[in-house]
Amino acid sequence: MFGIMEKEIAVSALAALAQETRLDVFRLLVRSGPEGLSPGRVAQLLELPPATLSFHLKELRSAGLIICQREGRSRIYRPDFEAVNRLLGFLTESCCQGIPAESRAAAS
Amino acid sequence: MFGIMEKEIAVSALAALAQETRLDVFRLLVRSGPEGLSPGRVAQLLELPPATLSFHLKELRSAGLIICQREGRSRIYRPDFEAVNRLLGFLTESCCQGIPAESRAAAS
DNA sequence: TCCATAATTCCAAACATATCAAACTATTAA
DNA sequence: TTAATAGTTTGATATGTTTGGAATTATGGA
Repeated sequence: MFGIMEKEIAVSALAALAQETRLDVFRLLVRSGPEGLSPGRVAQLLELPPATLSFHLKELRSAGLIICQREGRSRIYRPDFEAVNRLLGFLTESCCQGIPAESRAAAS
Repeated sequence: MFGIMEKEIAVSALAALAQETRLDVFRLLVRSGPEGLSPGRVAQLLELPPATLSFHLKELRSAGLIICQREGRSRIYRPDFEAVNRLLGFLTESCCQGIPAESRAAAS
């Protein structure tokens, strides 16, 4: 499953998550599960101005980490879980040689 | 083992890896294993000007991803494997709810 | 001491990102 | 239609990052 990610794609996924607001948005979407959330709801929960949120959603989307779908007058954003898994695969493969994981699986 | 990483620390680790040159440097150090490499050798292998490399090593170091040690007139940089593992733990925990891993373990 | 080597720090230019008000687009309802 | 709602795009400003030459620091020989 989950093929290995290209370095270029990994860099853009890392960059997308390497920003506090964006990481907050992404984690919120992850917590909200496959139902996803509308920008309005995200803006409300994280107290972000719409333009700012829209900018960050676009970044996450062009990094391939989230998916968007129209829903009437609104939209629904959801995490792309496979993309995160590919990123984890990339990091595990290319940044962990020597010391493998164990401990990481099934925490919290 | 490997406790869970603070969000702030995760952001700085992600940012450190979210840059192509820096990711190259880091992966090279990972490949070189626990013996590590001197900046001179890294500069040679990746064809980077010393000032540029030094800047990136400093970034990786302040993100806690690599460790430095003097060795005569030279220095040795090594990855901090536990830090990478903490990052992986953070991502697995906070960005993967709903779909767990399997496939990621022991790839390549 | 004086020179060579190894690397870092300084600095300034070039480039990229983040923020958010205001203008815009798309959809639904009256 | 017109108005209201939900989001996005535009654009200006502010802030931060990357780059690499030149100056600097630190160590080890001759």
